[in-house]
Amino acid sequence: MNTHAVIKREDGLPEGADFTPRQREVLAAVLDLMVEEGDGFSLAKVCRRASCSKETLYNWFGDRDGLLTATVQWQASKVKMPGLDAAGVTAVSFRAALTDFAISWLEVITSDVSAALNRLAVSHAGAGAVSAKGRLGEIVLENGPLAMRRRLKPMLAAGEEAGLLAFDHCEMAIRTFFGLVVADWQIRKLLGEATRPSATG
Amino acid sequence: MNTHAVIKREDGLPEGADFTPRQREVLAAVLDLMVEEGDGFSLAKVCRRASCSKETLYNWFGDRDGLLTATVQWQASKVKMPGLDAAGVTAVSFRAALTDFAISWLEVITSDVSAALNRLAVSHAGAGAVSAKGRLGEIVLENGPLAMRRRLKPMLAAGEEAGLLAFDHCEMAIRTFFGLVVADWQIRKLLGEATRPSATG
DNA sequence: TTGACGGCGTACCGTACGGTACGGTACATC
DNA sequence: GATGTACCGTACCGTACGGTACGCCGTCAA
Repeated sequence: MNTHAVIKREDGLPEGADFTPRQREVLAAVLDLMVEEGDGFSLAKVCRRASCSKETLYNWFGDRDGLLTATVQWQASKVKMPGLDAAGVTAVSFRAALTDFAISWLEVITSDVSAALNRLAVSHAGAGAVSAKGRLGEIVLENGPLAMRRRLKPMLAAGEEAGLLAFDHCEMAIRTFFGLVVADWQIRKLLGEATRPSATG
Repeated sequence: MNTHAVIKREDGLPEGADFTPRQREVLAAVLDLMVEEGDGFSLAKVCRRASCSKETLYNWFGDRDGLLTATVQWQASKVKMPGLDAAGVTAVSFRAALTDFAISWLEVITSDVSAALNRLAVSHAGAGAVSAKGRLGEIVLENGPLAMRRRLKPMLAAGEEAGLLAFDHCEMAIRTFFGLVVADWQIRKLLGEATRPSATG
């Protein structure tokens, strides 16, 4: 049995996906509640929605934070970014790959679940400097901007190698790409604005 | 007397700056606590730090949310963005004005107080769809991205009029500017990353 | 059949915190 | 000097929620 499955993992952050189906049901309930009412939902509600007992929750995830962490890890492990590894790089295919990537990313980033997760992580990142809560921010950071970097870097490199792109520092190019794509959509979404991007440029 | 000074204001959002010095002391304490431990600080702590009584707090601000709202409004009213109204627009002065603006903005956005405020607003924006908490998100939104738009718009217009800039839609230009300047700095700061921008490009 | 076990439901406990009440003090106004 | 006002400090109350304990039931293996 994987009691405290998440808590034990002290090494690399992600891939916390080894949950039983029943556990995943519970995590799904948590995710729903998180979307509906942000942080501040009670364990009682989780139990009612998932038809499980508090004791089970406690056995599986340790405590509230453990449950939150597990949920975030689980959701993070689900988000498989479009793995467009630019193989045959022509000018047109490269452009297409980049725009596809941008659109997918923007859709994910402005979704309700993403917003809920980011809200959670953000609020916990500000609670007590060295607190253990920071984990959540770390995880989301790892599976958000940093994951994007990992996906994007080889694409940009391929583009440069094919003479379609020129930049001094890859990091700067990535940041520019991020800025042009995401702009202020994400922060506005997080702050509660309803509008979402439509006609991209 | 301005009891419930903030609560009564049902009209336009900002300019909630009519606080007595003593009240400002209290709000400053709240702000400090907000930076130190995010949301979740107790009224008791506020009282201890500001040497005031809970009853006074209640008389002045109505309830906890009122106190939070007042704090956010007060801080927002303090942030006077660099009002660089581009008067004599040469290519070099225009560029300088833009970069100055960008740097100031970036500094504000990645400061600890800004982060704390944004964290607060973000987490409250996700609590209950139509809840009254959304006010905080609204206020920060109004004094963050939207304030930037209002400042930036005339600058860009002046640049266009002087033939230094070309764009189809001003909104798009603003968004692009925001993206290039802020990139992912803000979200990473909110998620708890320590690094701050240095050599801007 | 019986026993162990995993898990559900419910009841319970301790605590933390928002909100209230009240006595005491300084100061202003008459 | 008496009266009112504004505020501090502290004690208090009610509630909500995290965490715990326990009884009950289904499943499965011996």
